[in-house]
Amino acid sequence: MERTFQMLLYRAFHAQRSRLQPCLRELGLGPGQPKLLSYLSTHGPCRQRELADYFEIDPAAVYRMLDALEKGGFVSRQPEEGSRRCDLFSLTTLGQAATAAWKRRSKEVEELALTGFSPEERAQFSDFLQRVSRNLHTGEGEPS
Amino acid sequence: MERTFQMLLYRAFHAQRSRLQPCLRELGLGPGQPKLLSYLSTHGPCRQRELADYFEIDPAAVYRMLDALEKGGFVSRQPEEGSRRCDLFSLTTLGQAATAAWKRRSKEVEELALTGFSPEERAQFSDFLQRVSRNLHTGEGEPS
DNA sequence: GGAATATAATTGACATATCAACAATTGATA
DNA sequence: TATCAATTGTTGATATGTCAATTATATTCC
Repeated sequence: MERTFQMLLYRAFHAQRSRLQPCLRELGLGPGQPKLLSYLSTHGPCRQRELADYFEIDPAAVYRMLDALEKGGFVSRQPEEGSRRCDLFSLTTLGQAATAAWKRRSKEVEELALTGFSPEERAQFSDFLQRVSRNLHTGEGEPS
Repeated sequence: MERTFQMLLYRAFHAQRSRLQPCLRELGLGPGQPKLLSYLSTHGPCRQRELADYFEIDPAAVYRMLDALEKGGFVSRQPEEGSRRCDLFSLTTLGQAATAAWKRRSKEVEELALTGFSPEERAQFSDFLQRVSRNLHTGEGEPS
């Protein structure tokens, strides 16, 4: 089982996650929260649903993370015009700072991960990963 | 943030995970359990510690998963010769069957994921993933 | 041998993912 | 318009990962 593609992907992902773990504590963030902050930083105020759709995670998970982020002062919610059931979430100043710090650190870890990769290899690697994601999404039914 | 290497890796990993999810329910397994079964199927009886080291996960997680697997009848524990604090875990017949089914399905999903990849591309992709894991492990200290 | 140290397993608390069920609001249709 | 259906958010249960602390056993050193 050691060399299956599944296992290799798991190992790379897991190694990267472990690398970024210390940064989470420094920033006072949970492991799943940075991606929400990053999204909010580039896509402006949005609903919970939008985040759940974009990251393909359960709305319940988004709900709890946003709740924690709001308690921590990283995001704020404001009522949405013409909707009484949805709020819009945005980054606070603290949230923006945390996002910036996170992105900085992510870049460092990315550089470490890709040490020794030529620009062509990096491009090809990105292409591979995107093709895999596409393949897994497009074959919507059972895998033959 | 969409095109960072971190995000691409996350997406590919997440997509694969989601693809394999239905199989978990059919088999009555939790999401982290198949890897333990696979390891046991090829490396024979072993301690909890060995599993935790191999997969680089917390021993506490291994403990709970093995506990669940034992309750489910997938693994059995037997006392180890000359050690009163460690038990050895092995696959039961049910565990072997579940492992075989899991591996079959994993292979299908792997093929789906790598649809359109030439043999050379597959080899290169594996190489990339392994280099990333190595890079992230060898730079043990802070990333520069 | 006995004390200090190290190792393995266990347990508790928390975060985040899953699914299921429910509530409230919005939209669509008869 | 009034009812039914769909959407959004919320909450509970469970699994698995994190870290911290504890217990029991092995090992090392004096």
